[in-house]
Amino acid sequence: MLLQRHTPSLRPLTTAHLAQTMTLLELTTAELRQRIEAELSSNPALELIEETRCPGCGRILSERKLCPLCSQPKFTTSEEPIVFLSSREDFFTHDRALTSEEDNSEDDYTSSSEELPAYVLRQIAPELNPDERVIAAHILTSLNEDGLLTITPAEIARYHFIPSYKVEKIIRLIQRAEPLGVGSQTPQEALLVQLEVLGETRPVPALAPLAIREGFDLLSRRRYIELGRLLNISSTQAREIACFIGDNLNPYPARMHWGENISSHPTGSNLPHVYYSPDIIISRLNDKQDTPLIVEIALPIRGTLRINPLFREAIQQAPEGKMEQWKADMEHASLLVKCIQQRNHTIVRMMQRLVVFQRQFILYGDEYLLPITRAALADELELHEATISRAVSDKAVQIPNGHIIPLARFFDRSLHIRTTLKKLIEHETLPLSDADLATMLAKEGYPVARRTVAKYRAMEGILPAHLRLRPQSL
DNA sequence: CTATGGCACGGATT
DNA sequence: AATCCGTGCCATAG
Repeated sequence: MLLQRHTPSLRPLTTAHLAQTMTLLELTTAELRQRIEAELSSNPALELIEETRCPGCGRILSERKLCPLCSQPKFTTSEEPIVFLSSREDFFTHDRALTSEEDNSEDDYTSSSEELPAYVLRQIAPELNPDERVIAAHILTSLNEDGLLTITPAEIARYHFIPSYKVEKIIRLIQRAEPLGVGSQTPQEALLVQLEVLGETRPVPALAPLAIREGFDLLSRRRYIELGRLLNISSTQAREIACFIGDNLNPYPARMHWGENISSHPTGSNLPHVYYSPDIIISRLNDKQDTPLIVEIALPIRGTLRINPLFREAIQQAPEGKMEQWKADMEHASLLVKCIQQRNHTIVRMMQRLVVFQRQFILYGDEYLLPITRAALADELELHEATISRAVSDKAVQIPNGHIIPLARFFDRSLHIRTTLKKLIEHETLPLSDADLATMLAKEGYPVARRTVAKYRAMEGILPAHLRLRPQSL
């Protein structure tokens, strides 16, 4: 509340200003960082002044303030989240790992808006010649959100007029990059690749590949008896194989990327465990029930950006021909600085409200997510809905349990219903039909159509009732 | 006959 | 204006 009032009013001055604020808003912090670095090296009017660390905790802050955490925490109520801009290590580790490695010789295809394709490409780029990189980029941008390939190698081959074995060769390379199995066409294929790589460092069940290849649908239906028959082993052994697969492999390579399981990184992997760097980190101040939440919003760069005062003075005596240019640079720089401030301001305000509203969700999980639309939030904050949309898009948030989730999940309209549905099915004694589940959900206060239950089930990867035996296993 | 998945329509959301 | 989502209707599998 107070924060907002005291912030100097950042009124949009020109349409250019407005337009740029908009575009900056939808950038990820990492993307914005690149953008600023580029500007910094090309524009002499822009200057980066040394970082200001909080004397208390060492966090790097936007302004010469004491970090809100260290300035005498007098917070007693959970109503007030502590929101501030900071740039601690977590915000940087990720892309340092990437940028330090290879050059970034303006390959236009690496600047895709998604991080996953770029991430993978960086890993394999050294092994490819320029032509192959184009193919690889094509493949990587054709992945769905699970990290599976949505088109066939033949299509790519045809598009580039090359034999398809070349495409397949590149795909094989991609599959062996992190996340393992990415770029496969089917879940099976992904599993097989993972199995293969895993097998190089430690023993794996000999029959596992066969189980995946031949008995994949039995596997996913948990039909262990039939699976056992197929493989000529007992159902117990079949179950063991299934467990191994479930514990160590992931049919949707990209999903691991979004947090969920921090525990299951393959042993011996020297790759960073944080795949997507968060734009925002939410943590709790203490372990008490009513602990205030701490929201740290990533600054795109360390230190503070400003117009170089020397440049400002020098402009008076600019050489004849340069005057125009210098003035333009000044304009440009100050615009950028203002826009970044505005971007931060918007995100701060948004998170401030959002964290209060979704507190239960942040602390206790999916089940407590309250449905809210971007439009409603925009209304409360007196911002345009498009603004919120942009601010939300592509951002990642780290929540107190360590998972990194897309900010968009805060606006998921049905997550809470889906999780209660999952619970219902987990606790069921005998398989319930979709219709049954629909009535049960209605009793819980979620009136949804039978057809919708089916869809939620599918989203959660739960099988239909008649394929669901329910003895044990986790 | 019942339980599900597919297709497609309309309204909400972005 | 484009997209997403819940739902109803219908075909199909069990």
